[in-house]
Amino acid sequence: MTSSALPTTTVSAEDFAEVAVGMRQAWPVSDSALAELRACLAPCRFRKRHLLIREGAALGKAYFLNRGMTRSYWIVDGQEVTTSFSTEGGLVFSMDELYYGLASQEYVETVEPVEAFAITVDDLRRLTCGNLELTNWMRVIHQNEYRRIHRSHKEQLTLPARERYEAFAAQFPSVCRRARLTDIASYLGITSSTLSRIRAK
Amino acid sequence: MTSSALPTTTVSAEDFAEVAVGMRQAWPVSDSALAELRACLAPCRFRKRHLLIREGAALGKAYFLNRGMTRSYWIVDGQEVTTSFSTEGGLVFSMDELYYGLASQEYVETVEPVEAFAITVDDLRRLTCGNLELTNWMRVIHQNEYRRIHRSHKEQLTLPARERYEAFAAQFPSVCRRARLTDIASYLGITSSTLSRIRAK
DNA sequence: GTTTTCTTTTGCCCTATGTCAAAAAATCAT
DNA sequence: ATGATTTTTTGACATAGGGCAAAAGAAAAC
Repeated sequence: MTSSALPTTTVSAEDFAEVAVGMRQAWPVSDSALAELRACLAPCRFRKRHLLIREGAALGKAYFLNRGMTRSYWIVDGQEVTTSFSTEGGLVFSMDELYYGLASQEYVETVEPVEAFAITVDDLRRLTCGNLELTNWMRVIHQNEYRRIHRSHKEQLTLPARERYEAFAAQFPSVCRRARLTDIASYLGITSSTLSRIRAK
Repeated sequence: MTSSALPTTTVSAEDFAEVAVGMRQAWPVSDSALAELRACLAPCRFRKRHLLIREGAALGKAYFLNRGMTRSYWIVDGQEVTTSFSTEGGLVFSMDELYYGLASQEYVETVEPVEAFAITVDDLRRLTCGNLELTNWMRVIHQNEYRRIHRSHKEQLTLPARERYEAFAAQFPSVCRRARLTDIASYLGITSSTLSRIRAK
């Protein structure tokens, strides 16, 4: 074990259990690989509207979400453009930081109070590039993200605003209830006025 | 070595050299891993407008492109929606087939005469899930695709048609010259009439 | 080289959605 | 609770880009 930073409080196997179950839905990871990962985690909490990742910075952390929701967005000439939401069981990280050693291009903020396990991107990179099981697990994470955005992009190209919203609401009912109208609108590529009118029926 | 099908004609190290160079741009793969991969390849050629992958079918092959270009698309109520182009050095495959054992949801057709190395999806899956170097290499392939579509989606949400076209032309000048106007238009989510007018300046 | 087929261009009109702004409602802080 | 702030709703108007169809041009087939 060569954990490089963080763990001040250790995460118990019990606390980690839920994360483990979630991970195994993506790829069968052995107990020993999970134990290695667990040793690198530190529990943490954040209030609503806290920035976990910010553009132009390399904060060097990633988060396994246990409770709460986050939102990733770009700022494109002053406008926030929401690109994804993550909820319980999700892994929040900046690909730029994790793989390219760059500052993030996106922001990630908590939309609700969040409970999570933090890991340094160095540890996460070491584990997910050096261990076959975890490398495969991480590949599945990327695959899933790819499929989500691929689908979303397809819908963007083929469906009118109302149907995009309906598809979103059907696929992510929980997110749809918990997120602000404004953020959902920017995720769908429409204005909040339009989404408000759509919802008004 | 447990190659499962295909190789009637073996691919020589010389013929494979170009592919190897391309692969190493994504991830440092050792000679031995590359040799294992090479043993599973079969050279092949296709005329223009040949369907390499078709919706609802599991043809069971993936292709390393040496020469020529392909186009991936969905058919959404009768309309073709182009989702990507692949050129020399690219790997063409259906994620549904490769990882989910499903029939493909997309079509991939050759846009030009194509020279490629074919591999069965079974071999590709075995190699890219079972060998740490190749698993990492494949993860980078997914990452890159993810970033492309992420960017493209962002542009879809923030730029007007003309600027999307300009960004596309700047990022993929070769594709922009080689692909039909119609296909580029559908990739950008605009009609061919609109793209024609944009080009007319 | 002619004919056929496929692709691009162009014109005209139309609608989904954007823009801007102000009022109403909800949420937050004290 | 009460006022301050943020978010959502609603209205009036503007426009980018779609739909359709015909003509022009290019490529493929014979």
